[in-house]
Amino acid sequence: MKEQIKDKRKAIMEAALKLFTERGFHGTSTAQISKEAGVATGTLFNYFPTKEDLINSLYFEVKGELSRSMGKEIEVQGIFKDKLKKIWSNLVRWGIENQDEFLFVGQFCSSPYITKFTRDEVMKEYVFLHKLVDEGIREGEIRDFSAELTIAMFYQSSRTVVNFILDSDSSLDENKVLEDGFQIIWRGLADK
Amino acid sequence: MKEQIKDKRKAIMEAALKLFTERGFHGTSTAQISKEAGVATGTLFNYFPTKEDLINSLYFEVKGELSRSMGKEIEVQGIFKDKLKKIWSNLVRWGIENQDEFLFVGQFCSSPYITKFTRDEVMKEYVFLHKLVDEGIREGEIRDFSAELTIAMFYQSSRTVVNFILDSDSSLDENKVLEDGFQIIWRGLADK
DNA sequence: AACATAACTGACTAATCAGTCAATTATCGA
DNA sequence: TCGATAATTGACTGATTAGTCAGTTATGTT
Repeated sequence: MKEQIKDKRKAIMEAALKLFTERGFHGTSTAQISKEAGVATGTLFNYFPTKEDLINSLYFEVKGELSRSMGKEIEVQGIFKDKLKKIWSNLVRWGIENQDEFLFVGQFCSSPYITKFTRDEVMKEYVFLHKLVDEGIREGEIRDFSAELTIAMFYQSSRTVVNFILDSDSSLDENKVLEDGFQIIWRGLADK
Repeated sequence: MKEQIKDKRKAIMEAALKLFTERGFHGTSTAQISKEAGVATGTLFNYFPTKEDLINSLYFEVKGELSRSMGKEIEVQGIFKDKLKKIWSNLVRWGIENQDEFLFVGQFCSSPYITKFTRDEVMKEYVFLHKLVDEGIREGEIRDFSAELTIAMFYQSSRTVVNFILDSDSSLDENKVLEDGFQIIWRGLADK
């Protein structure tokens, strides 16, 4: 059953995501994941040959969602700064609305699990952003630093703001931080 | 023997640091750490009652080194931008020169190990930076965003640059990246 | 209904885990 | 040199680990 398959598989991934962010990768056993997902231990290994396979599948899946969210509602004809701001806001909002996924990505990226291969593989999903940055540099919208450095600073600034919002108490004005955060990175990169 | 004690303790911490960055926290067993350090398994538990204790001690130790490096060679009478640049360069250089420590901190901070208490505790070591930022805002050197957000963006930008340098091939002009990186964060924060 | 196939189960295993502790060794002052 | 104390050892334990597999159940086709 196509439906059934998807259900169990999804249940396992959701359980894993939740537990990984709660207890870390090695801190979570496959038995715990199976239990949380409501399946037998054997079932987990039907879908993912090894635990490492599960972690990597989860990472690719989550990164896919992130990069899809990132590109949403971009006006192709809009001005450069607005496009960049939309992408940046998309990144931040995704992080706030998908805490577990956000934390999981952070954990994975600073863990020894990630290889240069995986990093490069994921970078392919950012072609869109890369092109935009190249365009921005060519058109004199942003300064002529290395595109890779520019992207890294841009992306990490969004993560910093998400972490800042997640860590702070709820009295914080989220929209203010979002505005301020973008201003900082925009003024840093903009050529004017 | 004071010397002996320090030696074994230090050997354990160094071994742990190395293996943690190679294989993660749970991916490294206390037996492996003991072996790498050249001591018996029991000895490890003389110095650190539990594995978690070892991880936390290591974190505080490393963070201490970092915050000490951060403040080095700051000219008290210098102009604000130079002081900030010196701190930023110190952070980046420390990361490049202490890769294992740098990666360990990153791993710890994005792991479920870290509690709000630990984060706050470590923040106390940044009083110096906090004061400087407050001063910068008061004197109109940098813009009036929340000091916490400013510090987070400042600190994370240095980490981004270190990661960028560590990930790239050796042909990269390190000093250029260092200059560019600081320019980005400075222009982002500066009030002019 | 009858069959084939795919999905699922959970008891099981060999390996490994963090942590213990009784025995041993090194270091010290007197 | 002796006796006390502190540091160190590694075999050991009960719990837990990732992963297996023979058997069971559910599903789709004819």
